[in-house]
Amino acid sequence: MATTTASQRREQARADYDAFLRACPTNQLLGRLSDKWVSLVVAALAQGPKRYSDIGRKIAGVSPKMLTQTLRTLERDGIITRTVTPSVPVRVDYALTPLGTSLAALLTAVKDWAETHFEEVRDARERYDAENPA
Amino acid sequence: MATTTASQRREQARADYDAFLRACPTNQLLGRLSDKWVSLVVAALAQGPKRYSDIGRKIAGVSPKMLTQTLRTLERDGIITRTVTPSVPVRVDYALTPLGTSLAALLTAVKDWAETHFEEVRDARERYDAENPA
DNA sequence: CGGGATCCCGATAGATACTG
DNA sequence: CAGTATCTATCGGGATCCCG
Repeated sequence: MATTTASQRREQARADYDAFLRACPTNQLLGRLSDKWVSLVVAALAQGPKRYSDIGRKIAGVSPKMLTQTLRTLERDGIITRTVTPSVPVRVDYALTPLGTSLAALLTAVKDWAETHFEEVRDARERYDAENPA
Repeated sequence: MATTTASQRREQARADYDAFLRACPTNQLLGRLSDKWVSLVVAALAQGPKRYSDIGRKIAGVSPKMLTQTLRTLERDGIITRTVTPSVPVRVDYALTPLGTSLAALLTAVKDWAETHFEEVRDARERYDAENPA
């Protein structure tokens, strides 16, 4: 009894922690931004509304599945709007909402940080790699 | 001939695109932040230097492997420092570098955005889910 | 205490093929 | 044109064991 191993305790801790993280807005947002395609789609639409295949062409390496999936979640979160024009053939336009625009601004802030400090990171890596031979 | 199928073209496109993305600082940073534990570690260390197991306790759901892995990449990128005190038993302290502190500031900006707009996102989701029955 | 090495599993990105 | 459905391969993440 009391075979409370470290992993068991950690498992319990993770359960609590996961619940906490899921409730945390910041973490949810980070999860969104982390999604490989989200930032690219937002960046593409920041230049103006686009059609489905225009986005696909702009991003150039995405499969239809991932593009649709990404667009759906962004639509659900109120980041973009989806407008269907029932012509022949069908025409679907995507555009940023005001919320999406403010997200794009945040993305720009991240971009600025990355560009500002990129050299520091690069130098740090070279130093680290030099000191730690494989 | 000219059996250039859509998937083949996309494959080529992805090769180019991947190279482009890897060279893009912004994307690299997003890749870092996207890492589930990075933001948590940075946040933990933002309150001051900590020992390995202190961080582990603070984060509470992380496995030793992921913690070490996360700390290593952050050290390599010059975000944190690792200080070994060869006492018995060994003591290892981690702390944010100036670069790490500025990253923490960026993280705060993200956090602010998330908290500011969280309700909008929540409302948008509820609306979407109501309009799109499973 | 701090961490490396190894095996394993579930999630998920992506290819392919089909539909309205 | 704008998707959807299915299947598969990959891989991050975790458990476990062991070393300095």
